[in-house]
Amino acid sequence: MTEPVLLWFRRDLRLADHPALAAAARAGPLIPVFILDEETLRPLGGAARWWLHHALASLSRDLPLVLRRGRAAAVLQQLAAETGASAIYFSRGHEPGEVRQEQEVKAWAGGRGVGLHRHGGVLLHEPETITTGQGTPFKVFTPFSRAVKAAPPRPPKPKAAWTLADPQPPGDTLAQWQLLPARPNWARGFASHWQPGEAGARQRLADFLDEHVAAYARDRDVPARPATSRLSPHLHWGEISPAQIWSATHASMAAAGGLQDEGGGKFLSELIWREFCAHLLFHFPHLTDQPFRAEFANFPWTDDHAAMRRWQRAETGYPLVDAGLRELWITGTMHNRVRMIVASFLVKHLMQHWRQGEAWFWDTLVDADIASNAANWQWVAGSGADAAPFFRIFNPVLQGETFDPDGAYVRRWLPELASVANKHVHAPWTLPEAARPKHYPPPMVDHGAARARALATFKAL
DNA sequence: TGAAATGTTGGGGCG
DNA sequence: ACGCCCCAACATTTC
Repeated sequence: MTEPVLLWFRRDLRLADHPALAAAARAGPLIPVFILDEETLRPLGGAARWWLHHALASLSRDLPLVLRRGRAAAVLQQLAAETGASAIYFSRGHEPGEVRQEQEVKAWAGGRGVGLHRHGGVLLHEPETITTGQGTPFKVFTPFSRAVKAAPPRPPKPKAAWTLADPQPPGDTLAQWQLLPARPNWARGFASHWQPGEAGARQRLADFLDEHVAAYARDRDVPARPATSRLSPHLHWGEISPAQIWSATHASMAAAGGLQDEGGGKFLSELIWREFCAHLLFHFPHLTDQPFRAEFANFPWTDDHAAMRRWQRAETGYPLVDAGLRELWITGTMHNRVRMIVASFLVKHLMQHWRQGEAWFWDTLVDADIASNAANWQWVAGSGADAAPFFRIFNPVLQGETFDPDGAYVRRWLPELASVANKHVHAPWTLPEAARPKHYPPPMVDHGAARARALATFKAL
């Protein structure tokens, strides 16, 4: 009888195109385990916990999971002792905490005859394989993107067949982990927007490629339209692999005979942005807490709790900003263009440290991702790699008029603006006082003044 | 994957 | 017919 092997699930909660699962299944009967490790890893935000609950529930309908909680290295050591497992199979992670987990696992497994088998699949390419001519990591997106497009992608593989070990070791129940919010159940609205799990991810990709990719280049910046893929939370938890998306998108473009080339290319470019963020964080682990550009180390951020609170509660008085923050609270996501605008507003109009915004997004986004979150907040703040220059300050009114010209997006999330005419819907304070919506606040800062203050602060740096 | 200020150009009104 | 001015439209520069 072959010894069982541990299959350690991490952010790879799928069965198809799973190299570690395929290798483990060839090696012996499986003991699939998921470890809730909030000691080595950053504790999850609320929205991510909701997602994880449903993703684990979905995966365990097809493959029973042993659920354990604690420090990954200690849990795996304990499980190996309990079960006599001879090897551990897992997908490589690239966040600082995931790297630490792997170092700790390696440290005890090394001399004890337990084989460690680390596989790819989380990214399109491992961070060591995409480098500049000098062999250094890329810090600029465009040449990084060129290098990714030139590298042969790993072809996705179908689901492997496996055998389960019998018996399986005991584990927690999902309910014991209490990942779902209660009192109040602020995630009440999430279920109508999302279907966590591998099947939901596959469905989302198929819908996007069938219905939306052709118009993606044109419509992706219009937040009222359902033009984006909404795959990010599925990608974050590995319910679908970037290789699957890459391959399916190319296949779809080929089948469409050129009609989807522009949209497909833009979409793949967004997938490469995700890859870029992950590579950046891997090579520069301090991206999460230090400005990538050192000159920002002494930037005089203000620490205004009241302003932060108004921003979080969607009471800034700028409709596009408030609509985005309200969409975030209600659905656990926010349209990408609106993310840039609310982030710019927090960092530049309110002068709050980008890490405060990052923390809010971490807690409220179902797609919260350490690499994308840190890299993109730094991008907006101007302190990041290949970042937007600091003086690029979004005007929420102009952005609204350009990308939400009929106000459909702001009215969807701010019903108090329902009866405001298009001409004023992005700037209700321009209405005569008597005609202004009763339950919507005036702007908390004047755009011109806030812009001037941010520019003066930056200049003094 | 900006916005605002400043510069340039060219058509049209007008004396 | 001509010069002058205004100003929209577009381009460039600056923040």
